[in-house]
Amino acid sequence: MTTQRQKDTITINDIARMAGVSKKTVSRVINDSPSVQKDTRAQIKKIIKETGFIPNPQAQALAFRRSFLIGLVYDNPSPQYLANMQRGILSALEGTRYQLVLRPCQRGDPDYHTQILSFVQQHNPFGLIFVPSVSEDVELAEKLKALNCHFVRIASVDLDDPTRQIKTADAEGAKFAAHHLAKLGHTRIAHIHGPELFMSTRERRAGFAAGLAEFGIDLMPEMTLEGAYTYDSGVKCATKLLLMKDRPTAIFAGNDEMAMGVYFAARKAGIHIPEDLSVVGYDDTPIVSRIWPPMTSVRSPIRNVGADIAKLLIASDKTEGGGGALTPQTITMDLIIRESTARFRP
Amino acid sequence: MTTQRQKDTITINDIARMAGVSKKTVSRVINDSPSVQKDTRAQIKKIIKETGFIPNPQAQALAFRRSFLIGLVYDNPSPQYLANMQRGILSALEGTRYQLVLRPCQRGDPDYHTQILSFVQQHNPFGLIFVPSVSEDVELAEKLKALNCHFVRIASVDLDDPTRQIKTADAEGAKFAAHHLAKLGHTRIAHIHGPELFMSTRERRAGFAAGLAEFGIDLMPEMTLEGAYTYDSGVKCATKLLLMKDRPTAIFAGNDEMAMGVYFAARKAGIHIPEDLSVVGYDDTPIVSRIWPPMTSVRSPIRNVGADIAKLLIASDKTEGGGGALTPQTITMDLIIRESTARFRP
DNA sequence: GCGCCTTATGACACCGGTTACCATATTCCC
DNA sequence: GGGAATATGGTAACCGGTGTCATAAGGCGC
Repeated sequence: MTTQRQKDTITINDIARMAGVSKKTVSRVINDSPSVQKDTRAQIKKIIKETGFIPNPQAQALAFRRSFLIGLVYDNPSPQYLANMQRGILSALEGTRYQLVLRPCQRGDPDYHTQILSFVQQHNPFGLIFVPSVSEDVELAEKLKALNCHFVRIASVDLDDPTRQIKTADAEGAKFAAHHLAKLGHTRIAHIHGPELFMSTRERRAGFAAGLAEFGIDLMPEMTLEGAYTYDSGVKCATKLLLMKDRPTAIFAGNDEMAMGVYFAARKAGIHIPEDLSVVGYDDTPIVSRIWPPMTSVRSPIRNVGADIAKLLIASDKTEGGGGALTPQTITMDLIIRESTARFRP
Repeated sequence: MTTQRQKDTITINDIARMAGVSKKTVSRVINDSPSVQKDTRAQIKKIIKETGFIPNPQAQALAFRRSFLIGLVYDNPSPQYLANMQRGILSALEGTRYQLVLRPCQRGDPDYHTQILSFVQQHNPFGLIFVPSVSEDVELAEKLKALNCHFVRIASVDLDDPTRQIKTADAEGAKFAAHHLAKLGHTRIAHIHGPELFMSTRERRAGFAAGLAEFGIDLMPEMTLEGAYTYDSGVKCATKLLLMKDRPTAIFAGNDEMAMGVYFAARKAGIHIPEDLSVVGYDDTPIVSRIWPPMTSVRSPIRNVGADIAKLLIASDKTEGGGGALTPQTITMDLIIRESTARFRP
């Protein structure tokens, strides 16, 4: 008849008993409160380390009224983008006590605000990470502020609080693409961009137009078509462009998905890439280097952005709203030149 | 001097007061305990509905010693696979109180067991979902059982507890591929498979060999190469195969990534698909329909599997270990025939 | 009408931490 | 040396739910 008490988890009381102090003192040590004698603190820290004690997250969540969850809020990104983003964030979260939970949403769904807000109210996450295009929703941001919820955002433009965001230099990346095509001698250049709603769309288009303008080239309206950042929309827009009498000799797509659509449309129309048509994508997802011909694309280092944004969020933990030496960051783009672009031959 | 008490969240005490009962009774209603009078229960339910009260997950987690987190444990799947799996799971979790948290791991890392186990011990997730190849780790499963942790698995073979897994008919899918190639008249057929360690690898290879055997065709050892389920390994193996004196006229790759590698190697070698070489992939990731020529591939309905596996896990909630009418499930595969396979021409 | 079993309900301790407040020991100063 | 300021640690209440057990009320057989 042994007392079969499963002493599986070690609690703060155990630590207190071992150190010969009250649990409150242990709590003070855990939370770095002042007013604990130096050697007492050292002693307790030693015991904590030896026993491998970790405070119960649920209990802390209850008492603190905030959990160790970090919500990743995303709208409808490409699988590649999402996977890279997650990897980046997770790498930054490794070794911390934070957990990444997924919060997909449908921007446009009338109660998607409610869904996110109720997640926050119910689960009291430590913070949220917003990726484009939900990151651009100013109204939602305001509501979250009212709830006193930490959040950070990735966006291509400056939002209200630049210390709580990472800016991706989308315009700059598009400008690189423009320069590259202009230098190759192209002048009839088309652009398939994403939905007008997205700021990144407007940034990329503006950057592209500006880049062409530097070479005295106009981005003509009839050569500027709106897609939906999807493969099918890419096919559709490209088909339209390639059927024109004076069809473009180069197409810059707002993302790789649509650029893949351009490949397909060109193939169907019997137009060869890059001999008859140069194509540039955006994002440099792994797939574009595996197709034929390997595609020239603007690389946005998504994974690094993910790691950085997570670090930014975590950093607001210690300072607790104080916002220490956090400087606004901008992520630069590269143009990865492969074999889908070639010199213009009349 | 108003009492500025932020009465932002509504608690079980509020409900109890409104209903004129003790909070314990409310708790009983929430948890569907028996022994609550019918009209009392109805009354309380009505109040709960009206107020929109939702029990605090952290408090419940503390009292129940288990949270509402579901951990998705994965090794190193392709972005496509991961994204589809997540979507499937999330669709099943929508409307429930469960949250999906990501638990990537490195199978092979010496302390990856420890990492997962300590996650379980610290965060007391409701359960875990394992996808291949971690799902095949029998030792880990045993350790989790010792911890009394719910988990479900996706695997291509029967594991110890068939009611806690979804079986993907990998062998069957490979057999379809074999039949298709055999019917097209191919006889010199090669197979690039994944690492020997993975059960899915062995299943697919065995299924493929069996399928060929039905047509009196041998899968020859020198035509059976081991890749790593990566693009680069696909390129490498395919290059080797295509340089053979009697090179194969058809290649079945163990997944789409490697099949993409076959495309590249063929292109480099000046071999045309499908005229000179037929190629079949596995997974039917979206990308294979977007390349040229669109690839024939075995479709595994990953998203549905994700939804099903999540439902399976949630189902073990009510029954609380009892395991009611849960029947083992098998997911069947389809062969999606596109333009990368053609009749053998001598 | 009595005892017994079943059902419905509430009081209270508890999950594992936290904060608010108070009690003591130490130090400092005049 | 006495009194106040300060540093430190303890106690109790609390975060928002749950488990255990006791008790009150109702149904049934005798």
